[in-house]
Amino acid sequence: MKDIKHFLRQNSLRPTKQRVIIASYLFDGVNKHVTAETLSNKLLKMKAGISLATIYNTLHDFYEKGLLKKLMINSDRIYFDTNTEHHHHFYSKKDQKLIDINVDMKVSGLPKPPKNKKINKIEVLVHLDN
Amino acid sequence: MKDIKHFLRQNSLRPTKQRVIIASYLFDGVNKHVTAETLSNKLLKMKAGISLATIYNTLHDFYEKGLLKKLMINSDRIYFDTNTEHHHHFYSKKDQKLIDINVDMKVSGLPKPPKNKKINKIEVLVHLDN
DNA sequence: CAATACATTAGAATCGTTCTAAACTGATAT
DNA sequence: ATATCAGTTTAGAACGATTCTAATGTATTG
Repeated sequence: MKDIKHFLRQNSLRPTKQRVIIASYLFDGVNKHVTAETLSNKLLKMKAGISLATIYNTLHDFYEKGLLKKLMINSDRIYFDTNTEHHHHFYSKKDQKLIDINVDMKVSGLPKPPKNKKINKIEVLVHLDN
Repeated sequence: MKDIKHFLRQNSLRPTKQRVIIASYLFDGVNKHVTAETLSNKLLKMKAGISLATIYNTLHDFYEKGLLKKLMINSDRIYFDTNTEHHHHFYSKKDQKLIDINVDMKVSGLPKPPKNKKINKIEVLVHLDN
């Protein structure tokens, strides 16, 4: 509790009631993949009614501070990942579920990037049966 | 022209005026990445005013028949790819541009998929500087 | 060439997300 | 403590991509 406030302050984020609740859920030590909607539902279950606008604001604030990663998985909605380390994912479209791949993977045979462009990062998405 | 109508019929698609125009643009031999909006703009420039609803319908019809691939690149809009072979991409967020990677790449070090799941396909997205 | 099943269309509806502007609250200085 | 003020929350409006609706049009079949 004290440490979450401290954690937010360390990241130049005022520890408001709402941000403390959201941060303590997101950063409880278990990596998560959330959308605004799934987070809102989870918070409702925890009896913390936080407006959708605040949820969007907070996810973006955390993202801006590098506390969350944005995932481009699906054109329907934006996914945020609490694991900001470079890593890859399994994705099950059927279950709309993401699973972290935390082992080291290598991609070989990569061609040269186009002129004047540098490779920033390589993202591997492993699609599971439908 | 004759062959495009034939091509559409072969794919159980009635060769309407609009579908012929869109197909002859999309499948002219040069692979393309389009969104409903970029396709609409291109068609307007070609003086072919086709309603947005038809563009969406047609893209989805072509997708259903396996003539287009859907790319999950970005949560803002849906990208369709005329290259339906298994391949990978460079992506420049800054330019909002995709570039095909047609060489063979290998991903090594992949962990086992979760129980009862099979790997369907592996997609590699190479992000270019910002 | 009539019948009909399928397509196209404008505009309305939908849905995720962002914006607005008014009310609120944490930090700071007094 | 308290007033001040910048930063935050919120409901609801607005937005933009996409889908739906239902009326009109057209390719196919007999």
